[in-house]
Amino acid sequence: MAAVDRSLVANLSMFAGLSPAEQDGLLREARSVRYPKGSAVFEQGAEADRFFVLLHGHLRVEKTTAQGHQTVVRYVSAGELFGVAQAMNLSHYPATAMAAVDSIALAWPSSSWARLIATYPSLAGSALQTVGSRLQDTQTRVIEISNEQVEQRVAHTLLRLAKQAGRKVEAGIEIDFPISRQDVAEMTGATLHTVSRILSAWETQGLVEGGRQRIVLRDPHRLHLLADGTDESRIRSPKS
Amino acid sequence: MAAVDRSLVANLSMFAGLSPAEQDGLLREARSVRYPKGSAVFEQGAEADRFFVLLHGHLRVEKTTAQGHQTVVRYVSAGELFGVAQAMNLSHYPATAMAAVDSIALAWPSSSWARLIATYPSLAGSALQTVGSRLQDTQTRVIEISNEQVEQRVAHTLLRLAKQAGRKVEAGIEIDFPISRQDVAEMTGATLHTVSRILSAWETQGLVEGGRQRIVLRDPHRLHLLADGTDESRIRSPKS
DNA sequence: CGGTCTCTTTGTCATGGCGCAAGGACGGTG
DNA sequence: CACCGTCCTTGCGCCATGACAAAGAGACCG
Repeated sequence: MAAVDRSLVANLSMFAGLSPAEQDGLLREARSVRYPKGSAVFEQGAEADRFFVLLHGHLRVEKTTAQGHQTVVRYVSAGELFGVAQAMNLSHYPATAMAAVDSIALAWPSSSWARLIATYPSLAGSALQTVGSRLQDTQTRVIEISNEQVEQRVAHTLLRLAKQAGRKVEAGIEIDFPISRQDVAEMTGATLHTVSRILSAWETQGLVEGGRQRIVLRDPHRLHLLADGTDESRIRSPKS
Repeated sequence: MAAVDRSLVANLSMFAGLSPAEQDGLLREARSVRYPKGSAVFEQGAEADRFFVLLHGHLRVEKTTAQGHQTVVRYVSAGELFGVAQAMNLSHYPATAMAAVDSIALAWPSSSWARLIATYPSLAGSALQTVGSRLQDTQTRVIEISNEQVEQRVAHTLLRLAKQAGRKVEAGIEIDFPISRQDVAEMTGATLHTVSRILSAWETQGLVEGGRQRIVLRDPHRLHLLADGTDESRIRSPKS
């Protein structure tokens, strides 16, 4: 059982507002687990027997429909609480979480959830806030898919990814984990082909720089204009 | 200050797991408010100073973007907790809640939230569950909009509305509040015109029965087939 | 270092549904 | 009971994007 030092987690929002002693108490019940790139932390439909905090790495959360359609629900970055299905009264995970890069997570048994929030009441608040902001994000996505062109949606999505997991490089901001055009397509509700075309066009214009499972934003400002439809280079009918 | 009898609320999920005495304690801090049809319970962007439980009626929750696009986020039915922005650490309401019919809600000051969940811990669980199921719904919507044709999405949406707020009538199941084609369009990410056309076609086939802000499902079973794409009468490429 | 797999690019074609534009109908109101 | 404000219906043309089809290009493996 890997012992986790308090200093590694003290600055995570989930541990904020807990005394060092409480942090230790919470940590004592957790197990630290390593997930190599490409492995699943949990799978859609499996019994929700644990909940997690990501210590290091990035996860892709995806959902597959009965018809076989896949959608990337979101990416989880270090520090985030995830897999809290049990807390929402779901007995099974509604999606699959895959390590996009080698990752490390802390895991608690779901069965302890009730007792833990009783002992550490701020936990409930953390969970509520996590789920709440996820709800906001998802609603934003609905609105974007409903009202925007594919190009704007891709711009919005890339900017959001850059904000969440951007790494500054000389050429601009690089998204800090491998992400394919297919992934972007699944996040925007478009097809791989359309996304590829859009990125190619942007690359020509110097807006982004691509590569195999790699995206670098070279001109975030111009992407913002595109995303908001403020770009004068195309004729749109924003309609009042 | 309207006194609310415990018997009115004892069966709501929010009050489940509380003793009668606790229920009374919680109720004592609430105010019961009447909202005539068409009035707003709260408005998007306003300070989130209260949270609510809907006692009677139906609310339409809608969000407007900076560009003026409107979207119906969902409908709230009696018994549901809503307006818990504060609990998710939002200081302002992210959407507007309008009474679709004359409605009554219980309101608590947001400032009491922290104290209330400390006193009645099951409240946090209720909120978490409410927000969680809302997240599930919204994600389902994203997936539908991404992968389905407008016709299927409208079918899914109507079936969901019927399940949530359907009233049995001789002709079938009627959605229990006024809802315009525009509303359905905003829920499905389609245009008023397309929705109108689809409903007209369905009416011809005896699937639904329309009217001004009125929708009755005459053949839920066939709608289910349509929604799942199991309908043989059209050629689709569901793709593996 | 050749083979293979996955990811990406690009071309062509078909079409769902949106934009636009009237017109009609229902229901509330003075 | 006539008027007016909403809400609903319907026709037409176009275009962004999806479907289909290949072919190129890194990356990993033995």
